[in-house]
Amino acid sequence: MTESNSSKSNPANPEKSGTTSEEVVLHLRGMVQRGELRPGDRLPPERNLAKSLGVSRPTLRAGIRSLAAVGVLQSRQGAGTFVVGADGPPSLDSSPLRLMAALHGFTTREMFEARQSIEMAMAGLAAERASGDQMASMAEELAGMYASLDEPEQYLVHDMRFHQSVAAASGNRILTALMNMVATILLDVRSKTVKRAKDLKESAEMHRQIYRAIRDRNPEAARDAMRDHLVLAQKAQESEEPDNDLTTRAEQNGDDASKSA
Amino acid sequence: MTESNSSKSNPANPEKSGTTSEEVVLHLRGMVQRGELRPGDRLPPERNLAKSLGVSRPTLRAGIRSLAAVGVLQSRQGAGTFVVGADGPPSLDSSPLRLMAALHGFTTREMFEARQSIEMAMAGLAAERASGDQMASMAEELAGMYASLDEPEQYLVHDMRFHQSVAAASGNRILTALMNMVATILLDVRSKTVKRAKDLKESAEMHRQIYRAIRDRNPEAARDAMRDHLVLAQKAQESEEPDNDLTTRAEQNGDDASKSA
DNA sequence: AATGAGAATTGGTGTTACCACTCCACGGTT
DNA sequence: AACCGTGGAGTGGTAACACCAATTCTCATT
Repeated sequence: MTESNSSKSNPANPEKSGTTSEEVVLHLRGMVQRGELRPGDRLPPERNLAKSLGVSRPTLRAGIRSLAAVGVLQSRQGAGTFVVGADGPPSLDSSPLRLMAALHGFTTREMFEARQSIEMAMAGLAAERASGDQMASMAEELAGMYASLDEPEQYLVHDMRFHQSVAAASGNRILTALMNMVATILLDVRSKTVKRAKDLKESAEMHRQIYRAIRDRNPEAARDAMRDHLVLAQKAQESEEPDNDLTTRAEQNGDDASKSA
Repeated sequence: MTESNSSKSNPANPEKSGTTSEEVVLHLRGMVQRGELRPGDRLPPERNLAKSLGVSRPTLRAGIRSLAAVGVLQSRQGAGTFVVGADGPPSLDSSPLRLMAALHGFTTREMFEARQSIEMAMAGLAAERASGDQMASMAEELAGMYASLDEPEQYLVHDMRFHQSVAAASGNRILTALMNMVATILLDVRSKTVKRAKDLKESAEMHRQIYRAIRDRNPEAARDAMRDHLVLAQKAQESEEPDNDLTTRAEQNGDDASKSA
């Protein structure tokens, strides 16, 4: 059933659900889910793969692009197409959520609330499960925050990494991925907010409370501390930028890949 | 190429950042976020749009496909390409999460836990905010559940819609979308689980407790009831299918569009 | 043996052509 | 006059070919 000649009807698959390129997507997804393609692997060249699947190269490329758009594949000109996902913490592309926010007019209030809900849950889980290394990672970032109270940008980095550490300690990579999705969008807004030193001190203190609660294996306290922290962060945010719509927010996101702690 | 001449109508962007098709994606995203394209709108025909953007049709199609893959656009042969998102409840495509689950070997335990965390938060919010209509919607589905105790498939529909109603009552569409993402994946597994009538009765009772807690404006009780419900659901699931990996789970998902209640 | 130039490989884009499907209007029938 | 069938025009879907750009590898030169 390669090409077999008559390019007209597709002999092999008459009842194919959708368009040919969709079929390609399903095929590739199947290869990934079946384990034939492992993270980091390189796909066969487009020309070969197209022939082996019995489709044209543009069609194959359409399928590849669909999977690339959702972050499963990544193509590099001259090098090849690779399966991603091996290296860093699992992370879903935030573009879909961002677009949906624009389409439906989501407010930053909802964003904060979503983030708050997820991070509270993760803080509680982290308090139950965090390993020694994970505790150390959190403490390290906490120290970094205190060490950069006069350097807002640097502080923000440690802030984010602290939350990443908590997420990792929660032991739930799905919640972690979802949190990253939401947090990435909020970051665009927050990065413009130049905090005052006093706020940073206050923020660091709240993070410290979160850490202590987790260290003490107290889920409820961890949840409360995380809630207080995010509520305060939201208030600080809102005071600087009263209107919030997310609809007309221009963004220039480079999908980052911050190393995990 | 358009670089060394044709100053025709290339209003787009000379500052090449990435590949041309990426630029197309950015342009279209910008149009959506800027509000020039509203949900339900039809994009200009590919041939026209390609010309107006100064790119070839395959390149334009690549960009469109990227946005279609993340659920922002939808193309219908013979009809056109449309901006989605108008009709039903906001929902993110679950394919990315599904693929990531396969790549990273996520367990159903994590899935259940993620769902539990999100739904508990939403139950709490719903208890605080649910409107009369939303209460009625929940009650309606609850009645439907009791009415179909001997019809597992029908019961499952009402079950899902009940959770949808709770999500809607939470007033947070982002959490709703995230929950749908996770729930869709779990559904594949759950749909195969044929429950016994006794389980259904028990399940309906738990849903009723959730409803009562929300109706009584008791967030803590709502959260607890939701937690108990999902914990039980998870146990029931695990008892039927002890091994869980999600990695080699074959699925045949048609991205559905269930009408909201 | 190390290094740089060139060839081979591979993805990215443009062009053209044709097919399949959908929508809408026109014309005929009832 | 209302209804239904049929056609055409428009639109996305696929294919084939050619060429460009970036990467990678090979091999000859130093």
